[in-house]
Amino acid sequence: MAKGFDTLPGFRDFYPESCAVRNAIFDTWRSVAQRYGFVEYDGPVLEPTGLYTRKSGAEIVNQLFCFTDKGEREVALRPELTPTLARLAAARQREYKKPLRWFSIGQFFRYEKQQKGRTREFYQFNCDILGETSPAADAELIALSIDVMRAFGFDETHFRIRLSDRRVWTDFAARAGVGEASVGDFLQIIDKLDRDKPEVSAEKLAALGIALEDVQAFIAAGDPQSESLGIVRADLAARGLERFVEIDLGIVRGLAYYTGAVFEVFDIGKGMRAVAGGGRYDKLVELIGGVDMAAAGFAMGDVVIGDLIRETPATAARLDAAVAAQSGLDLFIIVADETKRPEALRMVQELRDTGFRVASPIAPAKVGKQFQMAEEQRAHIAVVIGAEYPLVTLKNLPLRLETICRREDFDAELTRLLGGAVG
RNA sequence: GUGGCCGUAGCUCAGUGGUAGAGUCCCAGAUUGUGGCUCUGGUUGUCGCGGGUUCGAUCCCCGUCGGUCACCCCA
Repeated sequence: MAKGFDTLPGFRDFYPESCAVRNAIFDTWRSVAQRYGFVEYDGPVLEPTGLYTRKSGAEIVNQLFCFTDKGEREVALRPELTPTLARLAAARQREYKKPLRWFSIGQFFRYEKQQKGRTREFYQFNCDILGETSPAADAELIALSIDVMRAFGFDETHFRIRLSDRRVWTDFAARAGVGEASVGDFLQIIDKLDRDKPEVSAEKLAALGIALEDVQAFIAAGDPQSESLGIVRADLAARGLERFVEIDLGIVRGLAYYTGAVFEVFDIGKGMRAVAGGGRYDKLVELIGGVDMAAAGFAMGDVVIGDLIRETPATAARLDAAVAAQSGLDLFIIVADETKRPEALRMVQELRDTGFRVASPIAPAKVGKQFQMAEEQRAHIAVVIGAEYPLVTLKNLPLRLETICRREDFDAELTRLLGGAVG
């Protein structure tokens, strides 16, 4: 690597092996979302910087890939999809019946120092329900996230949904006499409860007139008597999914825009960062697009889920199987006699037109070498075209069984071979 | 932004104050019409970069860049 260019820090190359893994993850995301009747959308990768600073404050710029374009516009590579979604939904909200059930798979960028589970570029699966205030929408999203995990092969021994509701804490703050302006600070303290030392948390809470013991007791009680949480839990219980969910009032999520239920997906035993997270954000569409529309959603990145899949034997095997199913050849045409190459090419073309996955050596090679190629590309059947043409040889590579037939009988013979193998 | 560890062949890594090795991968042959094995042969390194100490540095020292893990943050 003396010369040339490396990938930028935190960016990844996707060679065929890892690209196949990535696509298998995408396939799972997409199929589960579609199973829930969600429709796919996407937006620009580059947006006005203001779209992101508007809701979160200017300090967010530090973690943005942003620059001034040739038209003197301040632009940023998207760090998340929700603001874009809010704009889209607001702009054409009259064209779609509510509630909207939308999902997206796209690439995002955050200028952060990379570490395990976090890169500067990543793919994210976003699912949102807009125009529905009922907690049933939150439950639907949580169920979707659970089913995505199950589709990867995880079960209740591998992960848990930690569910909370910000209103539980905003009510708590109101009862404690915390001013409107300080509620955000209060939520930040709760969010950091597990990470900060108790003395630090106690000191911060004292500034708001709250005792740490009261907060701890409230969390320990575990049953916040929240109407919306009760509905969500009952909904999930009716689906038979309650075993995946636990109430954890320590979940607040860092984002300022959440207004109600919030949840995160955590692995059990590996101690990774959250696999997915989301919640209700009923004011954001109004803020971005000027249209009052309730909304809730969650996102799952490809990095943490990818790590978790690879580090869990059952899901790793499942992923490998999915990748294998997407690759490989039906047929490999061996050109044993170069003078018959035109006949071989004709056959390759016809088989491809039929829809088979077919490859053949581009350059002349020894027959043994060609069989190796067929093997490496995991072809099911090798076809030898040689001097004896129009007699052709078909060989089932996994079974090492060889048959010979005339060219005009090839289709029938192939059907017979595939039929026997496929069942 | 802060700190720990790391940086030697495409990959995984050994190694020594006297300008470097193994395995693997890749390529070719054994095997000029039959495949995952085996055997043989072969290519590649400015030992991350810059400076310092030294007769001499891949090795010691400083800096820097990159990687990794943790903290901060996490949309």
